Formats: sequence, structure tokens, C-alpha cells
Amino acid sequence: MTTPLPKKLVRGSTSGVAIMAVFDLLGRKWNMRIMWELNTASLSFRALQEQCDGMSPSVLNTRIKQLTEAKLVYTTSEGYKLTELGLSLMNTLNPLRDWAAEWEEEIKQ
Amino acid sequence: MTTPLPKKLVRGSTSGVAIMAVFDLLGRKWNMRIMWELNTASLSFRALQEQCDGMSPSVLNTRIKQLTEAKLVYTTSEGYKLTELGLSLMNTLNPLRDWAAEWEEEIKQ
DNA sequence: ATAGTCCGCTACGAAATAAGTAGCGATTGT
DNA sequence: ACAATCGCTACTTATTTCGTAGCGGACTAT
Repeated sequence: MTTPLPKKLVRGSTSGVAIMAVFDLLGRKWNMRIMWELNTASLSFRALQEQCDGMSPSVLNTRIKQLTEAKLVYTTSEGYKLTELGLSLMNTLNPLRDWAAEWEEEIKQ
Repeated sequence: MTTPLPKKLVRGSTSGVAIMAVFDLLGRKWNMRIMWELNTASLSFRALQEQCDGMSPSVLNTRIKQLTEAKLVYTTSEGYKLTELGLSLMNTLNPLRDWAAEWEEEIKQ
């Protein structure tokens, strides 16, 4: 006699806590990758597209809009750059690189 | 006269570095969320589904398979749990919670 | 034994998102 | 003037995710 699942809910969305909004944003294809590339260097639209394995420009365009809206990225005459917020996010995400290396070791077996 | 975009490439995929594979995995809807919930408590299929805002069971099922394949999650009689690797991933991802809080402050303006 | 309930999970059509390609108008270089 | 490149949009196709119904197994109550 547990409570049945609620019939309608805002799904996969910012229900309550801030971290959920982060999952929504980063849990979308390309967003982490774009941030990662921009953390290495600020890039023009075409350059960013190339860095991201030639991802389609239509998607790149909407991603840039999202990330700009989220105040993680901004546009300059020299290309797209990370904001302070964007940089701080990439700092917290930085340990992922090392974890990824360990994980790769463990997984190829 | 820059090199034109290569016509075909494995896109959004593990081209070279380990971190790209991580982006592929975590850059999918629900994966981070599932890991996050399992980091708090080990949960049965139905319970996990409820925690994740009632996400569809078909997707949950494929996600569990992926995460199991990736050696981040395993199945027990008491429900799904994080492996050591999964736990270490959540540790590196933990600072995200604080960042999310700061970000929420900055963004609601 | 039978019927009811809950479980993990699958099947399958509908909706949403991403990919792929062509090309426009603006700018830059020759 | 001309060609090349740029950022970006429009549009079609492919892939992913949702939503719902329901199967077979385990457990329980009658």
C-alpha cells in the first residue's frame, strides 16, 4: 500500500534543488564537451564546431544560447569564452580528468 | 585555407581521450541523477524510479544496464548500489553541489 | 489452491532532441 | 569586383526519450 507514482510531475527538471538544474544542463549532449573545449581556449563558432568532432551547427547554436543564458559562456569579438561562473564550474569539474583515467584502466578488462 | 571538416567521424564519442567517454556517459539524461540518488541510498528499481521524478521504466532499465556495463553500479538482493568506482566518481562530483548553490544565486537576477 | 498484490522489467507507438546538409547575408582578403 | 570564409538559420532525417500497458514471477491472504 505504498503511495502510487504521482500521475504528473515536472520531470527531469529543477524540482527543488539547485543541483537538479545542473544535472539538466550538463546532462545534455555536448554541453560538458563545449565547456571543456572553451576552458582550454576561447574559440570561434567554426573552431568550436571542429573541436567538438564536427557537431552540427544547429545544435551548437542552441547550446551556445543555453550556456549563455546560464551565464557560463559569453561572446566576444575573438570568439566564445567562459564567464567567471563557467570557469569556476570547470574548476570543480577538473578532477574528472584524473578519475576518467583511472576508470579507463579499470574498465578495459 | 584551414582544413575542411572531415566528412565522417565517430561523433560525440570516445575519440582519443578517456574524458570524452565520461562526457558520453554523463552527458546523457538521467545518468548523473541516478548516480546521485544511489549515492544517497541503495534503491530498488521502483524506488529509484520514484526518486527520479517517475522517469520511465524503459529508460531507467537501459540506464542501469549502461551504468552496470561501465562498472559504476551493480545489483544486489537489496537493490542497486554504487561500486567502488561509482563511489569515487560521486566523490569527485561532490563539489558540484556547492557550485550549484552559488550558481543559483548568481543566475536568479 | 486460488486470487490478489506488488515487483522487475519489456514492448511499442508518440513526442522530443540531435544530426546532416544547404545556403543566406555579412565580412575579409586579393 | 570576386572569391573565400564566417556566424548562423532552415529544413529534413535519424536517434533518443517518454508514456503507457502489461507479462511472468514472488509473496500473501483467503
